[in-house]
Amino acid sequence: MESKYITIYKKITVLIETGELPAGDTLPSENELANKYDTSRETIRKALNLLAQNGYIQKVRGKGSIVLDLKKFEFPVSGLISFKEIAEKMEKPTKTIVHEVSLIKPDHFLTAQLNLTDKDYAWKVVRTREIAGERIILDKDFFNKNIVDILTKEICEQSIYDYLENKIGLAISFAKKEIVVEEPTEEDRDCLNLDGFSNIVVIKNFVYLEDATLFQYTESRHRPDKFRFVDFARRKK
Amino acid sequence: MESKYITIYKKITVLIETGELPAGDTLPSENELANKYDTSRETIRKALNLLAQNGYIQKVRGKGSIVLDLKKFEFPVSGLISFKEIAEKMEKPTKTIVHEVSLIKPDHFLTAQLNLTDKDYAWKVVRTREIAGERIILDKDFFNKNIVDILTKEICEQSIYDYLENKIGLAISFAKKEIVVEEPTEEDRDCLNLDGFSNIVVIKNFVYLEDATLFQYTESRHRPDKFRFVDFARRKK
DNA sequence: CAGTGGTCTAGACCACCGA
DNA sequence: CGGTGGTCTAGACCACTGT
Repeated sequence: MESKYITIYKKITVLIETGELPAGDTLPSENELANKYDTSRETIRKALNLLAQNGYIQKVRGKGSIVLDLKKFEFPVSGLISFKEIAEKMEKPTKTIVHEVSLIKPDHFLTAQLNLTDKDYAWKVVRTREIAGERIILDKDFFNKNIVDILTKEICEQSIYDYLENKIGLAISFAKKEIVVEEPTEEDRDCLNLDGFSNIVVIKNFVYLEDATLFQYTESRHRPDKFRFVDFARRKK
Repeated sequence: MESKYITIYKKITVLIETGELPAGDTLPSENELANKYDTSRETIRKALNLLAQNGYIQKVRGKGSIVLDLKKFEFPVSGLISFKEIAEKMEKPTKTIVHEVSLIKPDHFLTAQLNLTDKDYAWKVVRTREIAGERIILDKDFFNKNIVDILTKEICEQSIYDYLENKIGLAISFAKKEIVVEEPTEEDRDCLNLDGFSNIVVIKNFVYLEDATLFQYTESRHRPDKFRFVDFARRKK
């Protein structure tokens, strides 16, 4: 059973996305909404806070909650960028090529990143992503073998996340992302259509489970002209 | 008067940052904390949610709230990157050079970005940022003249934000940030020490006031080898 | 002034975890 | 089973906005 405030949040996002609540309008007041959805004001406030966090509305003390202009935020607000999301936005034919799925003895860098000991093993997965016939992204994933026991080429061709969350039941909780620009390696040149680009955008991703253990480190290496990242941040008070 | 849950949030961040609450430990339960700080559980929960949002703790249902390892998050969690923050992290001598402060009739691109009419004016500010003797960043700021009336070279040499927030009293609320990689323009080559780099990292920043009006558009153009961006995202449910 | 959102309370029931 | 965090309620007072 979904919580009440999530349900209300979703209902209002639909109203905003369909334009039933146009940008610039103010929402009904919290008391009115509490009446309308037959709930308490605190519950409405949880829903509105979610809307504000995700860029749907802007709350103003003494005035009300203003609906924001969604067209200005074409890309997902903060959050993870996955290959799938990019592909769906671009509406272009896409392909995933799996180059390597192997168990490795992690090197020094990796033991440090994944908090491993020198007795542990790690899965290494190398894939390229093709959009409209061009190999644009090189993904290198490393998983802690203690947490992900089995991994096959077939799984890597589909969504690994789907496998981990729905088949194995891992509870993925949060990710820290780091974006840097590097010079391409030999591997980048081999695997990607670099077309003379002399830089590569690297997204380093550290993924944590609900109990705050780190289980995955991923490098997603993008051709710079096909890369775009959008973040949406409220100012610290 | 600061709200109670903010005060409690700050107190606990201090405990975590000083190591009094070491990483891996669980916090006292919400009921215990409510007792200790002489408040209600919902108020404690607001403080804990803030801690979780900012990466201090991880809440686990049925167990408790685990203190996270702050060392893994050296950079500010999401949020704005300012030149000052970078400089302070690097502990290197820095300098800001103001090249231009002028009132302009905005072109088509800018009227669209700032939601202006063709009768409005905009401030244009061009600055370069020098770290350890190298000109690394080219900042181009555009302000809506209707909102920011007066701007001088002296102000731009200091912190513009300090001027806007504390002297003019503008209530800055949130920013949308977009990161793309472009080829350098003539201006980039003139103003920055590009040292043969053939790409430039552009952070486009759209800054909004509390009433959700857009008042500033900024392009921050970085030399790729000196650029770094960190984001911290909870997974969508 | 009345109406708005921001904070706070005391108590309730639930789902989940570990012993 | 008791303890944890997650949700929800009904009511209260406050600071701020507009008229």
